[in-house]
Amino acid sequence: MPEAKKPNPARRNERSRHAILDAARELIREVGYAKVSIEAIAARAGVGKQTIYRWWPSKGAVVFDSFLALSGNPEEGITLPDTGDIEADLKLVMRATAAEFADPDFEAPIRALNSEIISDSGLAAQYREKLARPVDDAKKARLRAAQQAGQLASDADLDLVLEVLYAPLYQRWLHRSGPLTAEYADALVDITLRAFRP
Amino acid sequence: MPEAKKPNPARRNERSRHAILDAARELIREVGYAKVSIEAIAARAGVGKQTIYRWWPSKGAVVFDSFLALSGNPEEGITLPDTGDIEADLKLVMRATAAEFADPDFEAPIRALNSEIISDSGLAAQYREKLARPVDDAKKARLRAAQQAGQLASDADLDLVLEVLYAPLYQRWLHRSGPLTAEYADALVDITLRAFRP
Amino acid sequence: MPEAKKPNPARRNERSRHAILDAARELIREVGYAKVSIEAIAARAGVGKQTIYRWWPSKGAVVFDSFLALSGNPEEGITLPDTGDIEADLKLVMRATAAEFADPDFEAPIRALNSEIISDSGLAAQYREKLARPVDDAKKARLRAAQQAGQLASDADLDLVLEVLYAPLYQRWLHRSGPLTAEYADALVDITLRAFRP
Amino acid sequence: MPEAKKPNPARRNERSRHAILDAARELIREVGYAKVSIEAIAARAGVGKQTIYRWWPSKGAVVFDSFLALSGNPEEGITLPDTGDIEADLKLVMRATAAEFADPDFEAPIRALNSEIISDSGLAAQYREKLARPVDDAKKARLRAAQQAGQLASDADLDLVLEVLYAPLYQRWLHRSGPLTAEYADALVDITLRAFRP
DNA sequence: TGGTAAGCGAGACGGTACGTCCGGTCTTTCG
DNA sequence: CGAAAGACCGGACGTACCGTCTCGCTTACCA
Repeated sequence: MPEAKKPNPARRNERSRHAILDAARELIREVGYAKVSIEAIAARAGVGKQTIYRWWPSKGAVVFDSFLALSGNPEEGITLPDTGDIEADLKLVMRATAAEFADPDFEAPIRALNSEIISDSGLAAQYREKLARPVDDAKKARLRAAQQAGQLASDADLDLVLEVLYAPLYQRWLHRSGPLTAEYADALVDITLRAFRP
Repeated sequence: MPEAKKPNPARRNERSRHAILDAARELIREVGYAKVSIEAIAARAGVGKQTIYRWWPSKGAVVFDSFLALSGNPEEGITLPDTGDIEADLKLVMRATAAEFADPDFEAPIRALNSEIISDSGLAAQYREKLARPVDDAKKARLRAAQQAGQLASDADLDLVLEVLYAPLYQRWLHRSGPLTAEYADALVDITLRAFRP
Repeated sequence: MPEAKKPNPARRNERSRHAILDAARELIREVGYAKVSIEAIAARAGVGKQTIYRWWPSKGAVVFDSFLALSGNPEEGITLPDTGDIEADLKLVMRATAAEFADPDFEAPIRALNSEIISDSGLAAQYREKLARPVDDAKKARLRAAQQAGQLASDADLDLVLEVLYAPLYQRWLHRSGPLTAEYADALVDITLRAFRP
Repeated sequence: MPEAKKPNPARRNERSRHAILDAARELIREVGYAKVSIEAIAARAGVGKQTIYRWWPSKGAVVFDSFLALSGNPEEGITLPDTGDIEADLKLVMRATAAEFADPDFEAPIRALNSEIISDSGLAAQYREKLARPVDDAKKARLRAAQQAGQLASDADLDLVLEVLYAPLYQRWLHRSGPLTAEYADALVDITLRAFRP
């Protein structure tokens, strides 16, 4: 077996790792994902190219990791507000999500991330596992509470509920096919609750 | 005023245009969007690179046009089946859509198209106008008929209905977050009709 | 016989011909011979490229013709001064030649011409015939007079005399291997006269 | 200060350097200087284009270096024959020079070199220093011996002697204005010795 | 505690593609 | 029918990065 050489993670230089992820994030913001090159990341980070190739298989992977690092490592799960009023709580969250998507500062990097995810199934899996899952779990926890409170059909598939709730917003943002207003966020909550009411 | 030089479209060589779009489509199928180069398209089409740069601003634009050309030019609008039963009709269409997305032959090119659209707002606009709109119009026509038949709330925003119906499927495909089965298609129709019933 | 198509010179547009030669001369002065392109000449002259290709076989030929046109057409021969004192007369001419070579305005075009002549034997022949010959004939006429006056060996090969007289100056200029001063010009005359004295 | 990036010569790959110079020489011989492209040199040498651009500023510089490499590096000076008879010795050398110029194998490359030298003063300086100087020094050494033997005027400027001796031959070759025969070589020696005799 | 092997910065290398320029040919339109 | 305009195929330009490959140098582990 040829068996690719594996570098020893114990010896990894944490200083370099950070510099690389920081440089990646900065460059994406400054010039856009498509124009970021590994050479530029290495130069900006003051690092040899080989150090990047040693630890990451592709530009996408570096960028992805830079997102992971950014989102902190929420070892303990996130929790959504629970006032007992599922409609109010969801509208709060949905409006926040819509606002985040509309924020031009988040625009470029999130588009970069999505672009990479579409065509790289490995990164897509990582994305689901590391970035989407924790958030989705928190949302599902809140929905489960609503089910128990009789505000949602008890047999509703919560993954499906999440999709109906978020996918329209996501698609509208991705295709720039309409404005992401608070009213729109509210409308999606209303529709979802109507579709899945007990 | 810098005023870019404009080539004269009247003198355009239709033979070359076709060869380029054909070559683009072939290459995407053969090696995948990311690995297609303008150089390769020109070589395959038996065309000078300048002839591509003269008429298209980017690789994405060429690829996009090759899709447009493929989808024919449905001068006259498309029409969806109308048996009078909106649920049955929608399930038919949704199952077909799910099947299309699941078809590995369509996989690569559609992902390429979406990847390009996400980060190029100009192409996104063209996409909405030239590819999405005609199809959406046909769908909305069918929904409107359902409204008149009292199968759908008469005040429902049809754009929103379409989003709730299709976006979950689209997102699931994009993120590969679940299987695109006929059951799933049916479920989306059921949910949408419940959400927007009169 | 395939017999290349020959355009009919009678129909040639004199206005275009002039514009082309003028444009060529201007561009050589402005950007240097090597960077002049046929496209640029055509654009500057307000002429189609084909009009250049129709009448000239190469860029070198155009440039050469632009020199010919510049040097006027001395239908009637040139004459050198003849004071009876061959030494004085030659020194006058040689100093003028040295000064001309040293003039930075003449530098670029003459180097361009020579560069072209070196590697294109056709142009070299034209150069000898059209540009060098008339001048050389005038010089030889003066030398012949000196022979008859007993100031030069009567059996001297006048072509050789010219070479001994001018070639060192020419080579020094071409290779930039030394200054082209009046003293140097004088020295060459002295040496030549000594070598070929009766 | 813009300060161009300097590659580190210590890291230079000698194998590539040789391959490039060899390829350049071969291609000049095969297709002629004007038609040699850097791309072709790189391809023939099995080298990336950047490796050429990293170490040479222009095609001319590569070609020039390939000449330098060819002429070996005569660390120790060259010496001309010295039989005590300056006329015989010079005729021997001049005939050899004439023969070399007339050799069609040397024709193309030497013309290429001269063409490049004319319009690039940097290369001209290198030419004088690296190629012409060593040879000229050897010639001047022989002439100096002749001066001490009383065969040449003791106050003769040896640079000038060399010019009178060689420039006519050089010009005749450059302009193809006459045959380069042994008789012509002899005549130039005779004339020069007469001009500079004590 | 000194030797040695890994990771590291630097950057040269063989390559591929970029987007531009121009060479020479061909076609369309006008006078 | 010559000429202007300019699109076309082709090929080279010089640049940017790719991913791989040495080079010393520093650093951490083991003997």
